Amino acid sequence: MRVMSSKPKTERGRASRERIVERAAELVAEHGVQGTSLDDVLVAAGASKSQLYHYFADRDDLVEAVVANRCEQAIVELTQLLKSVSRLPELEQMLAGYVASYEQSPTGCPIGTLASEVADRNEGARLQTVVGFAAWERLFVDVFERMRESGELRAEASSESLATALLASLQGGILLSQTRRDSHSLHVAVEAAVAHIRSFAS
Amino acid sequence: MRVMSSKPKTERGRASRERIVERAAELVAEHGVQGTSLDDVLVAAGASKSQLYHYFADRDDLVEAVVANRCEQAIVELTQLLKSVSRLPELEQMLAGYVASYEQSPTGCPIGTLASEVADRNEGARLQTVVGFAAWERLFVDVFERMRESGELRAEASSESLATALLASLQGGILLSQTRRDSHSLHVAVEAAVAHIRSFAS
DNA sequence: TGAATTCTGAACTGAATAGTCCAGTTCCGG
DNA sequence: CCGGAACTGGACTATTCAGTTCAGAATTCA
Repeated sequence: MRVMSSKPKTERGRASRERIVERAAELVAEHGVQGTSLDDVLVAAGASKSQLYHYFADRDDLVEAVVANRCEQAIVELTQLLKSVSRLPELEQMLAGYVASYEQSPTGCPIGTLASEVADRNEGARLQTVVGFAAWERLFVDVFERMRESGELRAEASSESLATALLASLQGGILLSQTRRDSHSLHVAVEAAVAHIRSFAS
Repeated sequence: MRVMSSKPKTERGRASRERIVERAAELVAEHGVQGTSLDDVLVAAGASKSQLYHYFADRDDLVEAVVANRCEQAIVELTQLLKSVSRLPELEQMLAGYVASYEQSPTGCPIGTLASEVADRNEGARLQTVVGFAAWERLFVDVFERMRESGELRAEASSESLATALLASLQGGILLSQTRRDSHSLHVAVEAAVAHIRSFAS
C-alpha cells in the first residue's frame, strides 16, 4: 500500500509543491523521465528530500504530477492553436506551422514522448497521457465538426476516425523524424494525413 | 575513447557472445532497455561479468548489439510477410493480420519502441533503428513498385512518400494503442493509411 | 605436447539513487 | 501569546548497478 502524501494546506506549501513540479517538468522535458533523478530535481527546485516526500508518496507519484503538468501545458497551447480553426486551409496552415516549429527545435511531442516512456512503467502517469491524447484528439474532432457544419466536409466522414488518424500520423511522423534526425518523415506523414482529410471534402 | 572489446575468434566464443545478445534481446523485449540491467542479462544467459566485458566495451555497446539483433529479426519477419505482396488487397490483408496479431499480444513494434527509448541516449543504437526503419520502409516501397508495375497504382504516386506515410501511421497507431491499451486507434490509423493509398489506385 | 592465446568465474569497488528519520522552524487559530 | 499542526533541512541508510581485476581454465596451433 502506498504511503500517504500530504496535500499542501497553506499558500507557502502550495508554492513549494508547484515549484518542485515545474522544475521537474523542465528537467523531464530535457532529459526524459528515466534521465531525471530526484536529486537533480531537488537542486533545480532548491528543495530538500523531505519536502519532496512531504508532497509526493514516491518517485512515481512525482512523475505522475509532472506528466499531468506537461500534458496540461501542451493542451493549453494546442487549444490556442486549434480553437479558431474551422476551415481546411487553416488546419493545413496550423499543421505546417507545427512541422516548421519542429524543424526549428526538434524536441519531439511532449505527450507522445512521455507516453512511450511511461506507458508500461507507471500506471498513473500512463492515465495522464491517455487524458492528454484524448483532449488533443477532441480538439481535432471539434475542428472537423466545424468543418462539417460549414459544409466543407461530407457528412459521411467520421470526425472521430479522422482525428485519430491525424493524431497517429503526427505521432508516427514525429517518432520517425526524431529517430532519423530529419524532419522529412514528419513532413510527408502530415502531407498524407491532410490529403486523406481532403478526400472527404465536399 | 572507448575501450577495446574483442570479437570472438573461436566457435565457442561466438556462441557465448550470441547467447548473451539473444537473452538480452528477450529481456529487453519484455522490460525495455532501461528496465534491463546487466546482472539480469548475465543470470539469464548463464554468463559472468567478465565474459560480457570481454565481448562488449560497455553497456551501450551491448544495447547496440541487442537493438541490431531485434531489428534484424523484425526485418526478417516483415520480409517474409511482404516479399510476395504485389496487390492492394494483399497489402490490406497483411496489415489486417498485423493489427490482429497486435490485438492478440500487444507488445508494441519492436523497432519503434526501441527507437523512442534509445534515440537520444545511445547514438550507435539509434543508428541501428534508423537502418531498421529504412529496411522496413524499403519493403513497403518495393510493394508499391510492384503495384505500380502491375498498373494498379497510378504513376504519379511516389512510392517513397506512400511508404513513409504508411510507416508513420503504423508507428503512431501503435503508440496510441499502446498507451490506451486498446487496439482501436491502431485499427483506425491503418484504415486511414490504406484509404490514402487506395486514392492513388488506377 | 606445450606455450601462447582466448575465454571464463567470481569477488570486489565506487558511484548513483530511492527512500527514511528526526530535530527544528514557521505558521495559524483560539 | 501559546500549543499544535504544517512545513523544512539535511544527514543517513540500503540497494542497485556499471564497470574492474585477476587468477586460472579451455582452446588453438606450432
